[in-house]
Amino acid sequence: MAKSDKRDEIVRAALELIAEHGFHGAPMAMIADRAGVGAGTIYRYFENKDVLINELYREIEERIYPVILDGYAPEKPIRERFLHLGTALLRYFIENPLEFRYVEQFHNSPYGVVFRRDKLLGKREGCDVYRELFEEGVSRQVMKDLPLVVLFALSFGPLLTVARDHILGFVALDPPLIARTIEACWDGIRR
Amino acid sequence: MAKSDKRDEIVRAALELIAEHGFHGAPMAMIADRAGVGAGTIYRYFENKDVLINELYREIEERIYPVILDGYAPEKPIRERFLHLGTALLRYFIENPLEFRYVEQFHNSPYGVVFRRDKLLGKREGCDVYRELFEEGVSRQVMKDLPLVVLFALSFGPLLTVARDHILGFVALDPPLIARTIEACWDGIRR
DNA sequence: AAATATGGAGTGAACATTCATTCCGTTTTG
DNA sequence: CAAAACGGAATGAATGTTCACTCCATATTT
Repeated sequence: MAKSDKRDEIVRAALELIAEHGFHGAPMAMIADRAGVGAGTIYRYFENKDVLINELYREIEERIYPVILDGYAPEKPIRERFLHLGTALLRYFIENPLEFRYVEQFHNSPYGVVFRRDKLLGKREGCDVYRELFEEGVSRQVMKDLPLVVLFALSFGPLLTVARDHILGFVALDPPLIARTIEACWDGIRR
Repeated sequence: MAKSDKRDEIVRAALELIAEHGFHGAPMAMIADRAGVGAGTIYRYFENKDVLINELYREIEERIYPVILDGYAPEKPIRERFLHLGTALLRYFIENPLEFRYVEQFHNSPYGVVFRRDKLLGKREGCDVYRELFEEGVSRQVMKDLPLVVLFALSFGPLLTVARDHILGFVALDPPLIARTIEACWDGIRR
């Protein structure tokens, strides 16, 4: 196995196990095992478990970005752009349940709080497309005049909840239902 | 200290520590310590940590219920009832950040998934007021004709997100902003 | 004084991490 | 060109720590 393969295997194994069993249900030994690698080998690639966890999150985020932006047209009306971004994100999560579960675990942990704080304080790149869209929506009076954080909550709150419910099998989201859900989100934030 | 006092102290200490540091950041010894009680004493009241965690959740839920239902009038229009329930819940969480953080931790853990499944399958008492309201809303064509789970997501998703953001200090929710947020949720689900 | 409750040291299991050793592809030497 | 030497990647047993839970000597209640 080539060097980079090992790293990839470790990351993949960590994603699978943590997504399924949470951070504390995925001991390093188990990750090593599933990656087909010695326990010590992980530490050749990642300083410690924390670093592995954060690195994995970063990688997932980077995978999501291009998918969401694919077909995004900044010249279209705000409503259409919102529907595009919402649908793309929800679809991505539904099609990649492991990554979704991982991201969720991450956000609902001490890692996530630090991350969130950094992001809101502008220390991070990232959800700039969303932020820009919301800022434009508010200033053009297409969206309600609410704090950005609230607009985020009204959009991502339902989206993440519904993705989880789908993945856990509590509802079966098909394309038309996805579309209607995102439109309902839009009704929540539009003027 | 009287017998029941000890139990209360244990529950209180567990709530504080778990809400702040998560399940794994709150060892039994630490809980005992903060409760001013010996480590072994906890096991006189709770069979093990799992039981303590579940019991605590149940107690929190029971505390929330009457508060939310206070002033709830089933004869009022659906919109008003929704605003009442939403506002009451959001207010409760904002005023009781420890309980909110605890509930969140709980829902985003293996405990929560089991719980959620039972609830949605109707094996639990609980969110019946919400369920009834949504069912009535749909059948009277006041709300969008979406699956219950999606309507739940559109309501509770933003609500919980915004409560977390407030508690973490990312936004300052005052009564008018709370009202506008819940109204925005309503816009999302109403026809 | 018997019965019951409590405290906290003790126990063993689980875990993240380390490090002496092995392994293997490459380079140097004869 | 074969053989020997080298270096760094990989390994997994060993280590030290943390934790949930137990147990029994002591304290409290009846």
